[in-house]
Amino acid sequence: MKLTTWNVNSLKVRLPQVLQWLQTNPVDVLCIQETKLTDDKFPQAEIEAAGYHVVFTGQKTYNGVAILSRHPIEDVQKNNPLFEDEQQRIIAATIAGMRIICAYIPNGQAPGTDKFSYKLRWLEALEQWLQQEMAKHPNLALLGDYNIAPDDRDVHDPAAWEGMNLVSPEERTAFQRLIALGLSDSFRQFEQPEKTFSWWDYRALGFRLNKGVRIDHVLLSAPLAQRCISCAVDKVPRKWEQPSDHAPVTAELKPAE
DNA sequence: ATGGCTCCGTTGCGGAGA
Repeated sequence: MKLTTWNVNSLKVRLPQVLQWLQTNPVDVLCIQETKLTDDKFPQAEIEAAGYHVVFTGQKTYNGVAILSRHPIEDVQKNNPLFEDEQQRIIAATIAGMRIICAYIPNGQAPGTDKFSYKLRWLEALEQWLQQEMAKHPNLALLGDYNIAPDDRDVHDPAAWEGMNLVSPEERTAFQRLIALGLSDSFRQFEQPEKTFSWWDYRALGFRLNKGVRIDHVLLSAPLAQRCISCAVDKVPRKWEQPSDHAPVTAELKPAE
């Protein structure tokens, strides 16, 4: 059972790459962020033709999330019922006995801005809702673009980034509060290459110089974490023509006993 | 180097991303 998260930065532009990637990586579940498409423009038929069920919620220009699945999708929830939000940033569903939550956590712009306080309020409401969801669903996975690099190891130049958006103490504390609910950062369950990141700036040769940050994560509840046998970033599609600035991150679970 | 690149939209060049 493979679960993937990928911020595609416009599904309109990236659909061919998503379909190409799925051909060689036929994962069970793919959580997509930043579709930037209203629901009437979503390429449902193309995705279903590739052998995937799909659910989505979007808006014009910004945000938008989707879950693609080889298995039937049930009990779909759009956005956090505890948080009034016009922005479409969450879609959740039950798939193969697991509660899958696909989240595009706000960027936050910079500490001290309105967008940053929205990010922190959004994360606080996510934590409250997750607590309820975890009580209902022991097998839960939270996949997405968190816009948080949890640790200095997750930043190419921690000194240059100190206190900035994505790494600030407030954001890292919010991330640790999610972990404290009983979630595991599946990437850190395993030995990993030094300087593994999931996002690189389009500018200034960010990818070529590996000036990146690890902000896309697969968090697993304890029963799923126990079944997890790997978690890895796939840098291959970041090398393609006209790539997303994010790479897909995949966690693999062995079958339940 | 408070920038660079990419995407979007009342198709221009400004906002947003991270």
